[in-house]
Amino acid sequence: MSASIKDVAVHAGVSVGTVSNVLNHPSRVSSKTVKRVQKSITELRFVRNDAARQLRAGESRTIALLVFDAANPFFTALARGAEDAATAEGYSVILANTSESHEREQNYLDLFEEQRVRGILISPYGGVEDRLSALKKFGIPSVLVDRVSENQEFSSVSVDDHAGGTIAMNHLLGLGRTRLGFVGGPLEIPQVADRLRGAQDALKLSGDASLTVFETSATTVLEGRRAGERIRNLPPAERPTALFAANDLVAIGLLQALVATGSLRVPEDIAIVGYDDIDFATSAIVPLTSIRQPSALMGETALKLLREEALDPSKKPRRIVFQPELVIRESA
Amino acid sequence: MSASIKDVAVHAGVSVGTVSNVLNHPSRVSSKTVKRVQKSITELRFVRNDAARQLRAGESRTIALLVFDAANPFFTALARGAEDAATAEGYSVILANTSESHEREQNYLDLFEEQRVRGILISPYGGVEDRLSALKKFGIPSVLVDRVSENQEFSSVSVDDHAGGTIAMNHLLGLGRTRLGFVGGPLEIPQVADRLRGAQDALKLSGDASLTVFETSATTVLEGRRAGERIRNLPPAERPTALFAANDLVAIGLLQALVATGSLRVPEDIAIVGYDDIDFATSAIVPLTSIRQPSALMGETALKLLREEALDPSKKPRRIVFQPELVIRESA
DNA sequence: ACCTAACTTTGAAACGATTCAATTTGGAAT
DNA sequence: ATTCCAAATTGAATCGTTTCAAAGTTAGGT
Repeated sequence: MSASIKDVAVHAGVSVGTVSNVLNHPSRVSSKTVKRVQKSITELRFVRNDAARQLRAGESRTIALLVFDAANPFFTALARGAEDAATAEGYSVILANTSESHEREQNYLDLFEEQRVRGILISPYGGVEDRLSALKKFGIPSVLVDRVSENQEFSSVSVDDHAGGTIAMNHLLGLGRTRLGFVGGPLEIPQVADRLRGAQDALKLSGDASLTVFETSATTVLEGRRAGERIRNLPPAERPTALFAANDLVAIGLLQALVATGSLRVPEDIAIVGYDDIDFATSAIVPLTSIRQPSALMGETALKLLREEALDPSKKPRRIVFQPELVIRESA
Repeated sequence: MSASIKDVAVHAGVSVGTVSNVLNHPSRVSSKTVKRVQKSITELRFVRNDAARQLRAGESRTIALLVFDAANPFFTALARGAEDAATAEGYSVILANTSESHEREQNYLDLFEEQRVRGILISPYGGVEDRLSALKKFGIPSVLVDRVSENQEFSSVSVDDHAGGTIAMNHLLGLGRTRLGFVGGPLEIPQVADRLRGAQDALKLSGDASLTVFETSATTVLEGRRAGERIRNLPPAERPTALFAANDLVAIGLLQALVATGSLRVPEDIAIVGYDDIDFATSAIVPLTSIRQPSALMGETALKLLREEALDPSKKPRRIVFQPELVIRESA
């Protein structure tokens, strides 16, 4: 169906080795021959077979990025950063979406292993370090994104979520609110747990404020809206006067349930702080106060770490932690 | 570094052919042997080498989805639909982002060709039909997404953008607005052009209304905001009283520039209709009236068409057109 | 003319799977 | 015990590259 390197060799009147050299090490070939071979390549519409190349060369030029919610603008921004950095180095990134499912996460890791990808950038959903550890022995390095390695075995690029939680909470406390709520989940997700802990620790230092946790089953707009409905229906005396959402999607869901229905005013009745500072935060129904993370930079950095690791597998893992930043708008 | 099928064969005391059969046609192998081989597979941690498999078998199980703006929630929803359908059929989808660049679009097509992907789902940015046509001859089918084929050569899944434009415009005209504006671009993007044409055609049928086009260089929040600033600075007598945005991202940008600054009221001073009905439309600063497209269903359908095409390359291309739907909220 | 060193080119081996014609095995039927 | 057939197993050939030792070519110095 398609021309092989052999066909090109015959057409150009050289050996297959020479054609391969034209493709991979043109300096080893006389310029006259290079031209002739290239002419044959275009005439026969030859396209390198990546499978064969990878089989023989033993290494692929593809990097996998596995995130648990590709619809979250935070991750698309991060992906963009990683992609740009990869392109610059001659790699290509394929993006896969776990959709908050352990099974899919495992399936994709299987696939990447079979494909012998050059490395994996992963924002883990489940406990995958054992699996990644096996992959590493197998020759496939990983870098954790938006999360640190539990056992220090992997390089990681993350944001200090504990600090982020503390900043958010201090801001709300600074507004004089004392009946506080945290909305997000599942709490097994470390990012969520850390943000909550940061919030709780901030609370301890301040006098008499209380924090109720409204756990959700996912950090999505829909789940945020559901939680918002629960909160809206609480008796006013029990209802929190300030909410810290695990991310902006949840915060937007809260806004939908609380404000769009006209039942409560934000920030007057309830102040809300989100997390991630996605593009849509500015244009939310009430512009969202949020905790900013340098998403694109994180993706870029993760890719750099992965490349280091790929070059020298014995390299000690590095842990890079960015600091989050409070962006004040109108919701709190 | 890793065990091959040969190592497994030796370990289990069978031939490589048998191991391959255990992997691909277990029914041909006695159950006793299957068990023994599987034991060896786990013990040696054997993982199939996809490159070798693909080289010999000649076909991959990967489908590529190429979109020009992966950050647009419309495309992530579409991707989700395609992914689910693919997983159900044992394929995996890799997602690549053109980032509104002709060069990247070409580069990714090159990559997919080298990788001999099973098929391509593409929402084209530039003129790529010639290229796709070559790929088809080469054995790689494509399905156009959110756009129809100019020369009927490819199957496509799209929405009637012309009708969408007409619906949007009729709604604005129905509100009694006569100084209308269209915001979006570049106009070379067929989706944008069709929506505009639909709007213009609606206008013709109505009496004395005018439509000004505010072209942008991309359909993003940022470009929408820039356009909004231009519009805000127009003398009130020239300023449109209703805007139709090429998509919701642009509409959200407009809201940022017009409302968030407090300079104008939506819909009182300017009514706005968006396009796509993304999740964030509900929770925009003014909940957005928009034209809904069945994004996930489109992805799912596109994948089905692709599979048909892959099974029978001589099949006549099918063109599936969904009808858009007006969702009225507060912005118009 | 001859030797050397540098540059080019060659072609067979290898990568790890799948395929398939050929061979072996195990039972059932005689 | 012999024959036969289906089921199970074998192993060499193959896919399209890259690699690399070996062979061939060229040009410069004597």
